Amino acid sequence: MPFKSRLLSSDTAVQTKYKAGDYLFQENGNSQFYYYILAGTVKLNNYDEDGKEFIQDILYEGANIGVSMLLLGRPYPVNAVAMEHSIILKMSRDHFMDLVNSNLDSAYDLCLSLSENTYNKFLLLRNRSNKSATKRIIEILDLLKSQQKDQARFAFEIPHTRQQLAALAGLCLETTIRTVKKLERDKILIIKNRKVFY
DNA sequence: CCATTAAAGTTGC
DNA sequence: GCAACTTTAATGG
Repeated sequence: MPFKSRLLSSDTAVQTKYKAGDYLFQENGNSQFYYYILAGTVKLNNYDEDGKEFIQDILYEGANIGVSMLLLGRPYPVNAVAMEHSIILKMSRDHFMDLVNSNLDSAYDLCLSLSENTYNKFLLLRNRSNKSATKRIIEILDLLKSQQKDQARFAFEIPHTRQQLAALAGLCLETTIRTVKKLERDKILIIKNRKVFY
Protein backbone atom coordinates (compact mmCIF):
# COMPACT_ATOMS: atom_id res chain seq x y z
CA MET A 1 0.00 0.00 0.00
CA PRO A 2 1.37 3.43 -0.88
CA PHE A 3 2.50 5.82 1.79
CA LYS A 4 -0.36 8.24 1.33
CA SER A 5 -3.06 5.60 1.81
CA ARG A 6 -1.37 4.35 4.94
CA LEU A 7 -1.07 7.87 6.22
CA LEU A 8 -4.70 8.75 5.55
CA SER A 9 -5.98 5.58 7.14
CA SER A 10 -3.68 5.81 10.14
CA ASP A 11 -5.28 6.48 13.50
CA THR A 12 -2.06 8.02 14.81
CA ALA A 13 -2.34 11.07 12.55
CA VAL A 14 -4.22 14.10 13.83
CA GLN A 15 -6.02 16.67 11.71
CA THR A 16 -5.23 20.21 12.71
CA LYS A 17 -6.75 23.40 11.32
CA TYR A 18 -4.76 26.56 10.80
CA LYS A 19 -5.97 30.05 9.99
CA ALA A 20 -4.15 32.31 7.56
CA GLY A 21 -0.98 33.50 9.26
CA ASP A 22 -0.82 30.68 11.84
CA TYR A 23 2.55 29.01 12.30
CA LEU A 24 2.92 25.24 11.90
CA PHE A 25 6.42 25.58 13.31
CA GLN A 26 9.05 28.24 13.71
CA GLU A 27 12.66 28.65 12.73
CA ASN A 28 15.09 27.04 15.19
CA GLY A 29 12.33 24.98 16.78
CA ASN A 30 12.92 21.29 17.31
CA SER A 31 11.53 18.95 14.71
CA GLN A 32 8.80 16.91 16.39
CA PHE A 33 6.14 16.18 13.82
CA TYR A 34 5.48 15.11 10.32
CA TYR A 35 3.07 17.40 8.43
CA TYR A 36 0.96 16.64 5.38
CA ILE A 37 -1.26 19.23 3.69
CA LEU A 38 -4.83 17.92 3.30
CA ALA A 39 -6.11 21.31 2.15
CA GLY A 40 -4.74 24.82 1.89
CA THR A 41 -1.38 26.45 1.26
CA VAL A 42 1.71 26.76 3.41
CA LYS A 43 4.79 28.89 2.85
CA LEU A 44 8.28 28.33 4.17
CA ASN A 45 10.01 31.61 4.95
CA ASN A 46 12.70 33.52 6.80
CA TYR A 47 13.03 37.14 7.84
CA ASP A 48 16.24 39.14 7.55
CA GLU A 49 17.45 41.64 10.20
CA ASP A 50 15.30 44.39 8.68
CA GLY A 51 12.25 42.19 8.93
CA LYS A 52 12.04 41.68 5.18
CA GLU A 53 10.45 38.38 4.26
CA PHE A 54 12.22 35.80 2.13
CA ILE A 55 9.99 32.98 0.87
CA GLN A 56 11.80 29.69 0.35
CA ASP A 57 8.92 27.67 -0.98
CA ILE A 58 5.15 27.53 -1.27
CA LEU A 59 3.48 24.19 -0.72
CA TYR A 60 0.02 22.97 -1.64
CA GLU A 61 -2.41 20.14 -0.99
CA GLY A 62 -0.66 16.79 -1.00
CA ALA A 63 2.75 18.11 0.07
CA ASN A 64 4.90 16.92 2.94
CA ILE A 65 6.44 19.47 5.24
CA GLY A 66 9.59 19.12 7.27
CA VAL A 67 10.47 15.53 6.41
CA SER A 68 14.19 16.10 6.03
CA MET A 69 14.42 17.84 9.40
CA LEU A 70 12.42 15.07 11.02
CA LEU A 71 14.58 12.30 9.57
CA LEU A 72 17.78 14.10 10.52
CA GLY A 73 16.52 15.29 13.89
CA ARG A 74 17.71 18.84 13.18
CA PRO A 75 16.07 22.13 14.13
CA TYR A 76 13.91 23.87 11.54
CA PRO A 77 15.81 26.26 9.26
CA VAL A 78 12.57 28.01 8.24
CA ASN A 79 9.18 29.07 9.51
CA ALA A 80 6.12 27.27 8.13
CA VAL A 81 3.10 29.57 7.90
CA ALA A 82 -0.40 28.84 6.65
CA MET A 83 -1.32 31.27 3.86
CA GLU A 84 -5.03 30.55 4.03
CA HIS A 85 -7.32 28.43 6.14
CA SER A 86 -5.58 25.04 5.94
CA ILE A 87 -6.10 21.51 7.18
CA ILE A 88 -2.91 19.68 8.08
CA LEU A 89 -2.32 16.07 9.08
CA LYS A 90 0.13 15.89 11.94
CA MET A 91 1.95 12.79 13.14
CA SER A 92 4.55 12.30 15.83
CA ARG A 93 8.10 11.33 14.87
CA ASP A 94 7.80 7.79 16.25
CA HIS A 95 4.57 7.02 14.45
CA PHE A 96 5.98 8.52 11.29
CA MET A 97 9.07 6.31 11.48
CA ASP A 98 6.89 3.25 12.01
CA LEU A 99 4.95 4.15 8.91
CA VAL A 100 8.04 4.69 6.79
CA ASN A 101 9.67 1.50 8.02
CA SER A 102 6.54 -0.58 7.57
CA ASN A 103 7.24 -1.37 3.93
CA LEU A 104 9.35 -0.54 0.92
CA ASP A 105 6.56 1.15 -1.01
CA SER A 106 6.15 3.71 1.72
CA ALA A 107 9.84 4.50 1.78
CA TYR A 108 9.93 4.83 -1.99
CA ASP A 109 6.90 7.13 -2.06
CA LEU A 110 8.51 9.30 0.54
CA CYS A 111 11.68 9.39 -1.52
CA LEU A 112 9.69 10.60 -4.53
CA SER A 113 8.01 13.26 -2.48
CA LEU A 114 11.30 14.48 -1.05
CA SER A 115 12.70 14.62 -4.57
CA GLU A 116 9.78 16.76 -5.62
CA ASN A 117 10.56 19.20 -2.82
CA THR A 118 14.24 19.28 -3.67
CA TYR A 119 13.63 19.78 -7.38
CA ASN A 120 11.26 22.64 -6.72
CA LYS A 121 13.81 24.29 -4.50
CA PHE A 122 16.46 24.02 -7.22
CA LEU A 123 14.12 25.76 -9.64
CA LEU A 124 13.48 28.59 -7.20
CA LEU A 125 17.17 28.96 -6.42
CA ARG A 126 18.18 28.92 -10.07
CA ASN A 127 15.63 31.61 -10.70
CA ARG A 128 17.45 33.92 -8.33
CA SER A 129 20.53 33.71 -10.50
CA ASN A 130 18.57 35.29 -13.34
CA LYS A 131 19.69 38.80 -14.06
CA SER A 132 16.53 40.52 -15.20
CA ALA A 133 13.53 41.12 -13.00
CA THR A 134 11.31 40.23 -15.95
CA LYS A 135 12.76 36.74 -16.22
CA ARG A 136 12.48 36.18 -12.50
CA ILE A 137 8.83 37.14 -12.36
CA ILE A 138 7.89 35.11 -15.42
CA GLU A 139 9.61 32.04 -14.03
CA ILE A 140 7.83 32.42 -10.70
CA LEU A 141 4.51 32.70 -12.55
CA ASP A 142 5.32 29.65 -14.65
CA LEU A 143 6.26 27.67 -11.58
CA LEU A 144 3.08 28.63 -9.72
CA LYS A 145 0.93 27.94 -12.74
CA SER A 146 2.53 24.54 -13.39
CA GLN A 147 0.89 23.36 -10.16
CA GLN A 148 -2.58 24.43 -11.35
CA LYS A 149 -5.22 22.38 -13.12
CA ASP A 150 -6.45 24.98 -15.57
CA GLN A 151 -3.63 25.78 -17.97
CA ALA A 152 -5.62 28.17 -20.20
CA ARG A 153 -4.04 31.57 -20.83
CA PHE A 154 -4.91 34.12 -18.14
CA ALA A 155 -7.02 31.54 -16.30
CA PHE A 156 -4.82 31.47 -13.24
CA GLU A 157 -5.41 34.18 -10.66
CA ILE A 158 -2.16 34.61 -8.74
CA PRO A 159 -3.18 34.23 -5.10
CA HIS A 160 -0.40 36.47 -3.84
CA THR A 161 0.22 40.13 -3.18
CA ARG A 162 2.98 42.06 -4.96
CA GLN A 163 4.84 41.92 -1.67
CA GLN A 164 4.72 38.12 -1.66
CA LEU A 165 5.74 37.86 -5.29
CA ALA A 166 8.68 40.09 -4.44
CA ALA A 167 9.62 37.85 -1.52
CA LEU A 168 9.46 34.80 -3.80
CA ALA A 169 11.49 36.34 -6.60
CA GLY A 170 14.03 37.95 -4.31
CA LEU A 171 13.17 41.41 -5.65
CA CYS A 172 12.07 44.56 -3.90
CA LEU A 173 8.40 45.51 -3.91
CA GLU A 174 8.75 48.47 -6.27
CA THR A 175 10.68 46.53 -8.87
CA THR A 176 8.06 43.81 -8.73
CA ILE A 177 5.23 46.29 -9.27
CA ARG A 178 7.01 47.94 -12.19
CA THR A 179 7.86 44.58 -13.73
CA VAL A 180 4.30 43.30 -13.40
CA LYS A 181 3.01 46.44 -15.12
CA LYS A 182 5.51 46.04 -17.91
CA LEU A 183 4.40 42.43 -18.38
CA GLU A 184 0.81 43.67 -18.58
CA ARG A 185 1.79 46.13 -21.33
CA ASP A 186 3.57 43.29 -23.13
CA LYS A 187 0.35 41.22 -22.90
CA ILE A 188 2.10 38.47 -20.97
CA LEU A 189 -0.36 38.78 -18.11
CA ILE A 190 -3.48 40.77 -17.34
CA ILE A 191 -4.45 42.75 -14.25
CA LYS A 192 -8.04 42.84 -13.09
CA ASN A 193 -9.01 44.56 -9.82
CA ARG A 194 -5.32 44.65 -8.93
CA LYS A 195 -5.16 40.88 -9.18
CA VAL A 196 -2.70 39.28 -11.58
CA PHE A 197 -4.00 36.71 -14.07
CA TYR A 198 -1.51 34.56 -15.94
C1' DC B 1 -25.34 52.78 5.65
C1' DC B 2 -21.16 55.96 6.46
C1' DA B 3 -16.70 57.10 8.75
C1' DT B 4 -12.36 55.66 10.18
C1' DT B 5 -8.21 53.14 9.75
C1' DA B 6 -5.22 49.63 7.99
C1' DA B 7 -3.21 47.46 4.07
C1' DA B 8 -1.96 47.19 -0.69
C1' DG B 9 -0.55 49.36 -4.70
C1' DT B 10 1.65 53.22 -7.19
C1' DT B 11 4.92 56.81 -8.54
C1' DG B 12 8.48 60.49 -8.43
C1' DC B 13 12.72 61.28 -6.95
C1' DG C 1 14.98 52.09 -2.19
C1' DC C 2 12.60 55.73 0.39
C1' DA C 3 8.73 58.49 1.05
C1' DA C 4 4.59 60.55 -0.34
C1' DC C 5 0.46 59.67 -2.34
C1' DT C 6 -3.91 56.98 -4.06
C1' DT C 7 -6.97 53.19 -3.88
C1' DT C 8 -9.14 49.38 -1.79
C1' DA C 9 -10.50 46.38 2.06
C1' DA C 10 -11.72 45.85 6.80
C1' DT C 11 -13.71 47.38 10.99
C1' DG C 12 -16.98 49.41 14.03
C1' DG C 13 -20.67 52.14 14.99
